[in-house]
Amino acid sequence: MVLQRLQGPRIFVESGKELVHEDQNQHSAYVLCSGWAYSYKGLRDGQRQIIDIQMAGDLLGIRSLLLKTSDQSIVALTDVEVRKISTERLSDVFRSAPRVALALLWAVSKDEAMLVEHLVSLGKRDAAMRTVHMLLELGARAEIVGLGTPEGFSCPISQSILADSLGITPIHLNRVLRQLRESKLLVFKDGLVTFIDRRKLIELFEMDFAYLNQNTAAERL
Amino acid sequence: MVLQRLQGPRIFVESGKELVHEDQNQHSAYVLCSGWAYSYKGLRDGQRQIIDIQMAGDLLGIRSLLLKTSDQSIVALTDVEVRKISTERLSDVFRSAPRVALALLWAVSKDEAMLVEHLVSLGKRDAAMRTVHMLLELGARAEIVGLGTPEGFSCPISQSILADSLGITPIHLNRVLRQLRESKLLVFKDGLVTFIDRRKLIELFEMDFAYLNQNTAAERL
DNA sequence: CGCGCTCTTGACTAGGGTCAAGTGCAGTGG
DNA sequence: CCACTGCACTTGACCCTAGTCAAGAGCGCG
Repeated sequence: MVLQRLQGPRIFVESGKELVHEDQNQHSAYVLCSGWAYSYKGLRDGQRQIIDIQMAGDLLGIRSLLLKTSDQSIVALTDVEVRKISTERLSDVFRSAPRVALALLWAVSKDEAMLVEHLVSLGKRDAAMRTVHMLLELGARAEIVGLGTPEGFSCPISQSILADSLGITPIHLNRVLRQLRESKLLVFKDGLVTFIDRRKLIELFEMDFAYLNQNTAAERL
Repeated sequence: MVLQRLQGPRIFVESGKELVHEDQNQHSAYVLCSGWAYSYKGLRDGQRQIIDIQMAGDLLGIRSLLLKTSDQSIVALTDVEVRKISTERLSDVFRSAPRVALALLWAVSKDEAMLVEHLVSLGKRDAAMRTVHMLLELGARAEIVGLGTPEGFSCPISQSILADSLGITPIHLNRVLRQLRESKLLVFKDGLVTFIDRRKLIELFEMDFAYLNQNTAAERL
């Protein structure tokens, strides 16, 4: 834990509350200690696209740390515990602790790799592929931080939030989930994802999770 | 130009050649001095999703600089001139020149901001909106580096490449372009994009390009 | 008990994909 | 100079995935 000096005190945020709002240009980043959160971008017509979904160990808001326009909101999906990363004297820290700089750069890069994968999903995969990919990825990440097993994981996401992340309507997502359930591939019910036939899911959807590294950002830092 | 010491000699790459291939795990980044390039991810079924399109002044491959799995390819769209950024002794450089670390982090963040915008397009906008958004963004970026005016810019991209970037088929892109042409909004012909009614385009598609900063990455570094 | 969630399902519609054919070059070779 | 090939672009006809509209079910909560 190289980054101790950057971290502020624990902060608790209730489920549903916004940690960061689109318009505010106070740039703060957080380490997510427990719970789930998501970040999204709103469109003027009231729609929103969810950018990514984070769980314990992930960094929140690094993306817009250095940018003038922090145009994303971050919302707690469950009750959440975070620690603020003070960014005021980032250049001081970089000077005195170059390894922190490296770790931060690495964290941002990994974040971006996931974004790219998400982009490919939205661009080239159909609704079922996207859904399976997303759920398997979340499962793999949950497993890495000890929140899941190869058989499944607890997933506190509503269908409409998942749909907003996948770029499809909640209604269509529901249909897709039904098909997956009826084909005995996976079940998503009561906030619990169960992979019935994981092998088949992976080969059917040609998944590759090499971009998920075994280290979490928090461990690195 | 803080980053002089990181830059290698000029390299010239012909149009169509790959600078970086998906599988190679030699992680190199480049500054694009002149010409256009794009990076993409291939799927096993032969499809590809284009991640982003770069022009002079942009950084190529920073995304995967620190990652084990550099799973994207980078291809020259035109004849291209690049300078390699040596990444071997990145941590040495960070130690002796903290400002470089800051600049790199900033560059990656900006890269990611564009990715997010692209993600939103694929998730929530229809084909026409995506197309207009992409072309206006490319135009704005071209203008920043002196390659275009508010009236238009030279855009050496084939329709099929643009389509792969927008997540639609070339055929449908063609239809969309026809509509835009017939509505006297913009024309894309012979590698030249002309905005006929820029004001209308922007308001029609509710565009906001705040995330495009006036500084190019190369200038920063 | 009733309100407001999320989830579910059906019927219909439309945006965009697929298939297929054709045009207009630039390059090459006879 | 004129086929011949290949590539980027066009366009039309048809079809399917996913969106829209509408209604209902199950459930936690004041």
